[in-house]
Amino acid sequence: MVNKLTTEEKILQAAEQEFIEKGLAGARMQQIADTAGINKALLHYYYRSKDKLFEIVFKTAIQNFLIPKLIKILNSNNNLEDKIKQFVYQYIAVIQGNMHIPNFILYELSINPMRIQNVFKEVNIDIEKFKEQLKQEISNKNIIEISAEELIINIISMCVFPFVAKPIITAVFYNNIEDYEKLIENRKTSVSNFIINAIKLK
Amino acid sequence: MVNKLTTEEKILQAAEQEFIEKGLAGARMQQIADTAGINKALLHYYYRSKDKLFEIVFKTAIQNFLIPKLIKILNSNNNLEDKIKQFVYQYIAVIQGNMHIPNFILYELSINPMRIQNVFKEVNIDIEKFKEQLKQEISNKNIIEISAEELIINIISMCVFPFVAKPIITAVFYNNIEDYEKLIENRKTSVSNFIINAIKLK
DNA sequence: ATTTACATTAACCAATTAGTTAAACTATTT
DNA sequence: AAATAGTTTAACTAATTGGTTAATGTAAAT
Repeated sequence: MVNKLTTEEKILQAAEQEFIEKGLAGARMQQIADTAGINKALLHYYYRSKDKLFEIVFKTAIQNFLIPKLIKILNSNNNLEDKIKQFVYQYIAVIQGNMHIPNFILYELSINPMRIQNVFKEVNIDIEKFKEQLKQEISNKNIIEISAEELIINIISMCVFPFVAKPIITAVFYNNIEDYEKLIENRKTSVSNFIINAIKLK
Repeated sequence: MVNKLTTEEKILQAAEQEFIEKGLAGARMQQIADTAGINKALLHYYYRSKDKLFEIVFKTAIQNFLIPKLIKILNSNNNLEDKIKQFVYQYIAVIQGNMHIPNFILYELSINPMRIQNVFKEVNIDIEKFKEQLKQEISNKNIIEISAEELIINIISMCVFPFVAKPIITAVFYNNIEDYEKLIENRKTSVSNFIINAIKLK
């Protein structure tokens, strides 16, 4: 098992950690260098500036957040209920493993929304098939009338927000971290049930 | 109409703007002083340090975000549907008027979750009445089984997240800001309809 | 009017920051 | 082996930052 990262890779790893933890404004190049175990001048040798280094880390983070394979779920041939269940389950599971990334991305985008444009040249977000399916379900009177966009926004809202708002939710509703974590674990299924019931015609 | 703010008030206004726009790490005391039209030394004279100034701004922001009158709606004598409609409508309207505050609060809390404890000593969040009402509705077989906490989390998720994720939503789903704003305006009613349908038994 | 209290100023300070530089080191090519 | 290319280092730089200080100005109390 080869354990030898290149200097560039060491820098990227350390930078990701520091930027996600402290944000662009709070991150320090010397800290990144210390974490990577290298001399700070190398950061500029390889990446030229703090902002350029940040852009690379940010782009990688946001591409992972959008997660092409979740788009794949939406566009698969499965029925709508299964899709929603899979999407919710997997999305929550992925964020569980990267709990600080949503806050990082959403905040840095709120500070500088233009950053998203560099990313979108390279990510293909095409949900036409899902849209068609939804239209069909509506037309067949199987579900309420709702746009694909709004349904996805609702789903993502309920998947992501409890992570983004963890300190508030923990402080307001739960006395300890274990209850919070139980809530999150349950939401892998409760969110999809909620959504499926929400779109059901009654 | 008296237009004369005290120096303290000028500082607080300028600080709020700068902290919300740039965050604690990115905000600059000199900028706050410039915006307030005062000498920078006054920031320390009146508020002692950057962090103390931030704490005051932060506490005010988070108390407004939690909005006691929305708790009041939850605990009022209205029926459940009306409560949900009122809550959603008013919450979205309030955030529309302070669009950058959720990101600010959620991010700063993610960086330093302990900050919430100073706030919670002073805000009374008591939703017992709402909980009882929900229990009754469940017991009467009027709605699905769901905890008050989880219902509120779902509601807040769908109210807040589209603001927090504005740049992503705009870039992915809408070509222009007008469509995004139309979406938000519609959600004052579409979110509550979605929620009400979601908890409705078949 | 004088004294005391409070508010404000301009200059200053030590530490930190992102970035630069020239020399030294290591790897590759001739 | 020498020359060239690429990598790394330690020291340095100018600017910025949060905070301090002593003097001055203003308001309030005596």
